Amino acid sequence: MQEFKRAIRESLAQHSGLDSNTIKLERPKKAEQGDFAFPCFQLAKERKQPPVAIAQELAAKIGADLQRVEVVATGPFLNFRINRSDLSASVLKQIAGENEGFGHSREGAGKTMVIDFSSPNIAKPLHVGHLRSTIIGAVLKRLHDALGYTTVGVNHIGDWGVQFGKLASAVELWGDTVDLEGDSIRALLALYQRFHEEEKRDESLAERGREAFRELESGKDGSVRATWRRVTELSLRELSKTYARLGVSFDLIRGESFYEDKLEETIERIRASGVTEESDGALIVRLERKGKEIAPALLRKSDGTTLYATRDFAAAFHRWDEFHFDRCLYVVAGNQKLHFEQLFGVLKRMELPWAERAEHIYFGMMTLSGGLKLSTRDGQMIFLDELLDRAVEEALKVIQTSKKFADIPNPEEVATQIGIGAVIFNDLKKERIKDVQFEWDDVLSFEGETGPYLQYTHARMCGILRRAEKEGPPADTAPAWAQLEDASHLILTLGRFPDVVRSAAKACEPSEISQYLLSLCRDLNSWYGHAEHKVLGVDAPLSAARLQLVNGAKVVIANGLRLLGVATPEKM
RNA sequence: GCGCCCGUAGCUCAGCUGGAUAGAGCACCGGAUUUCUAAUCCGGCGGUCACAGGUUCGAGUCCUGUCGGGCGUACCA
Repeated sequence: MQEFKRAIRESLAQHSGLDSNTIKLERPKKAEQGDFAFPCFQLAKERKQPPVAIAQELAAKIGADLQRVEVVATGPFLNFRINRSDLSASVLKQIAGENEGFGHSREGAGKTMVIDFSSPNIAKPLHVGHLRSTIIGAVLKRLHDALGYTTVGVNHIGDWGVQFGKLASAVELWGDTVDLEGDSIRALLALYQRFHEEEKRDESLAERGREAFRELESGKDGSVRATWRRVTELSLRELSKTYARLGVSFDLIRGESFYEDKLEETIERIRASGVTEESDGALIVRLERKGKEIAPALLRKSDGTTLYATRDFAAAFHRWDEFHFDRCLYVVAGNQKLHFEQLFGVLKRMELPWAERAEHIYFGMMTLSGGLKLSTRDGQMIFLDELLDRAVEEALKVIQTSKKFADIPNPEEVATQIGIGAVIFNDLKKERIKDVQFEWDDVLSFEGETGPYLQYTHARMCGILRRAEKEGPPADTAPAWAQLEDASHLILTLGRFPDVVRSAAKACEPSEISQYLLSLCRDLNSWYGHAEHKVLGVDAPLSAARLQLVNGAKVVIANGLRLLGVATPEKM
């Protein structure tokens, strides 16, 4: 399909005087209008001629150039329609040839993307709020992998700070009262909460916590460090189970603690650039936005200790030194915008050439229905594992009540794919900056605009292809490409997939893929729902052509879902 | 107070770097299954694109202001 677009652009450029690279071919609102459109208003202004006249003039000239494309002037618009047979053959042959690779490219070859995502705290359970960074980050990584980038997925674990002194103390005090080895995270959470409770009554506990963290920071390899190490290991073990369920993996799991011995040099590096100053005893960097001063970045507190931001600076420098990235994405909620503005603001004030390469990819907040915030503190929490369990359970119920239950050899496995797919897709459906309200009904709904809807459509295509092996036309039947005219809108959509992948990656917007897949499946189901569009049991060349369409759709849905991290069962 | 983000159908959302008659899902009502999977499809209902100005040949999309909601506002992470 690209070859037709290129030809249209070149001819258009030649006859209009525009640069072929800047010509934007739009998609007409209505399919009947054509495959691509070019509005002539801009040209009309430059040439001081009516757009309708320009459209007519160009239509005649371009029409003479292009044999396989019909060019029609509709008012001020120039509409292009690729010859149906050529369109079908071009798109569907390409998909069949490239298969899993359709949508992939090498355009990012040689470029490195560092993607920081998920980044939970040790010793706290993942709740539904953590889903967003994890899921979105994982999609961004897969998207860039598909485009040939070298990607480095980093999990910047929160494993440092006074709270870990408290936790270590709690483990030392009451560790034997809970099941640390078995249900680690829940046990740690209970200990942490107990510490908070008792701290209110017993002031010595707070001091004990601070003292423990001081020992930790001192680097002394004593009992506190041993406890901290144990807590870290237990937590990571639990976390990795949840990541495995979500199909998410990292290239680098590196806690904040990793930067502990690099904080002094980090502060020195910033101080040496001359941007720092003392204020109320603290070391800060003043920053402004559009000429107005904003909250400064803090490098060191007035008591001499460092803070979270200091470790983020250390991480940024270290990442640059290690990877020399082309882009470094921080997939973190939007409520941290100021923090990243400060982080990047300092890099810019230091005039580091790579400062512009770091980006905060932010997303909306997750709230519970009724506007309640998710937080460990007030107990408003839905554990991620529980959510996944429940989604799988619900999926299993649907499978068991279905008529085709008997045809599914592995219902538990399929229920897992569907339940978890539903949860993931639900998180990727909307534009990422929008806030999401958590509703059980929405997450567990398997009808309408959902992951299972896409999976189901995919499974049906698989079903046809399976059956075609037995009942279909002979393998060497030449497809009657010209007879796919009633599906040309669908074919055009399939041909657009590589553009969608590229655009979603560029904008770091997974919802471009999800929305594309929804609209593709809607069109596909609609086409397929017509009795006259039978794939099998029709004239062999027509059947062969429709099978190519079914295969193309199956491949694109599968490739799209794979990018999103949603499984693609062949039967459901 | 100040800053950032959001505001499209009863609800949840699409609407491509401004372009042709603003589209889906849910809910509600009515249809389709001896059929290549009904987790589907078809039809109906439903809109002053928050409001007011402005820029433009053209604004849901850009600018300004107002209202409403969310988030954030240096020694937490």
